[in-house]
Amino acid sequence: MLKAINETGTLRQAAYMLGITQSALSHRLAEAERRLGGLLFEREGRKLRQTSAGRAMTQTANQIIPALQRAEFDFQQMTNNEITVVRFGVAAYSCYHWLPSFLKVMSKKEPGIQLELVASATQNPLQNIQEGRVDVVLAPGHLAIPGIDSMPVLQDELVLVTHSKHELATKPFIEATDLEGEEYLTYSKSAQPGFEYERFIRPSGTVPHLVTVVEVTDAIVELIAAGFGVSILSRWAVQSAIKNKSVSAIQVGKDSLDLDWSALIRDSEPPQSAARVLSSRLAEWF
Amino acid sequence: MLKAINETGTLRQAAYMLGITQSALSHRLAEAERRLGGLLFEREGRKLRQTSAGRAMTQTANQIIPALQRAEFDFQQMTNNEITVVRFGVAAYSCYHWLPSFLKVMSKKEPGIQLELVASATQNPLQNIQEGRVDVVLAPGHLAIPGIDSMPVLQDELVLVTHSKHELATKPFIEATDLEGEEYLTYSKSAQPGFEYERFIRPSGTVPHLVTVVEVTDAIVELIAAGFGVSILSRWAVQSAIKNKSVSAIQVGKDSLDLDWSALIRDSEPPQSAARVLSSRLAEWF
DNA sequence: TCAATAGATGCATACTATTAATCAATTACT
DNA sequence: AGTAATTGATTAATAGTATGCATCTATTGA
Repeated sequence: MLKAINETGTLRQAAYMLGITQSALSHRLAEAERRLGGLLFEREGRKLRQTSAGRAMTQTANQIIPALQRAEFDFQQMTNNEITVVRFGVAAYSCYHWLPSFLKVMSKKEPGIQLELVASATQNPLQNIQEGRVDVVLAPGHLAIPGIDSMPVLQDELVLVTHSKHELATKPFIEATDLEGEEYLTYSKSAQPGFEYERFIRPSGTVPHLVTVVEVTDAIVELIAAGFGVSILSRWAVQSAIKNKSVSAIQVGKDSLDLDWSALIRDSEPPQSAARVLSSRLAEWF
Repeated sequence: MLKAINETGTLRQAAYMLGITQSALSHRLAEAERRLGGLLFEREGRKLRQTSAGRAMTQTANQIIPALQRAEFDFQQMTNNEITVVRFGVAAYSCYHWLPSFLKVMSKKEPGIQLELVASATQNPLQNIQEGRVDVVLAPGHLAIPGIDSMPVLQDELVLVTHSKHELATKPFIEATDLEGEEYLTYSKSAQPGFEYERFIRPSGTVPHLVTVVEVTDAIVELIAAGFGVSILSRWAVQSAIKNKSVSAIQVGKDSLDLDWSALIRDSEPPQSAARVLSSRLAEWF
């Protein structure tokens, strides 16, 4: 309405442009000015001239209307082409270096599924799932939780990650006592079920002399590659760093420590939902 | 509506939050989904769960509604506090180094007037004024144009601007022939009434050996200060560069060339309009 | 199994938007 | 200067839409 009046200069022509009568447009303008509590146009004789407040409102309208049109168009695209957005997170680890490769695979095999990363799922995976803020979480362990389905994705092992020239790098495996005197990097001090602290460090009674929390798991790997500290991480999280020999991975304990990862989804998800499809694809990919 | 339903989880509570009945909200949601041609929420038993398309629409709504609220608030501020936006330009010269000082003065003396710079006024000042895209233009000359009022702002003179160590800098005044062999910088090749080309260079029959167009007048001054070329500009445009001795200004012609500047405004502007106030303030300031 | 609660639906009514007819003021034309 | 054309504004009638009431069916919790 504002744009039409401004462009045509008269209510008559603007009304014609909008497909209504001049009288209807006059009523609309008057009602809009009543609701806003001020004039959008000053009346000069028979001419309408925008007030500066009216001009600002028109500028806002010129931004908002296209945004609404895009939103409607996108809505129709998503609905008609069955594009589903699945919100995804990784529990415990802020570890995403693998995501571009995985997204590439997803783009080819499941073009109707888009992923949206939810970083807060790292700290509060179960709560985020239950409260509907995230649809799929890649999490360690194979937990039996009411209301949540757990689909196996990967059987992995926990490994000690060191600099490639670290003295521990040559050992076939490490004991907990080997960590004494080491600077130990961890992504979280709060011990979680299935993880290295509960299963390996704590039972030995030994304590690394310095524990540093680095929340971004990928950053831990980079620090180690640079010679700062060691950490125990799931092998899949450091696979590419191992391959390009920037770090070494040493078995933890004589018998090694295995760690399974699964995809957590709400059990109310329909059988063929995008969340379940994503979980299957994760299992395939790892 | 989308946010309320999402936050509360039930139509009943969302309706309560919105101040309508559950039935009204159910109708609203159904009508919105009918208009959009798809579902905003999937129905799972008695539960409503956002579709991914519905979630995207909610995100857009969460951006747009605050923007609308700000626009309404700003409208009320502008209307009730009588803040008027005046669109302003400078004809011929892209020359704005003086604006921050001027804006500071305006902010103190006329807090109800805001300036908005319209750069396109430089090239097409009269058309921009007549077509209502700019309210005030500072322009050379004192033109009698139908529909446009011309208020005197400044009596100035055209000066030759050179590097401070340029050989012409010691002369009391220059003749047109002095420009032979010089690289001449101009902001526009299209000769305009009142300007140096029509009044000084063309009548002499001489031509600078090289003419370069540099559209930004402030840039011309900087080039000259760096030793590249000369130009003839209105003194006010180089006043500060003269003061800090980065350029020299030499009188043009034995009798000098005066150039008046005026503020052009539509003659339909009311007597005490913000545009006329701005024009008065310009005259005071220069 | 039953009661409570959810969303959906049909219908009546309140409310709002539009149009027709007309008015007063302005502007263009003769 | 007078007149015709055009403008925006206004009143009243009517068409269209939004809301609430009553009730329904389905689901879920006790």
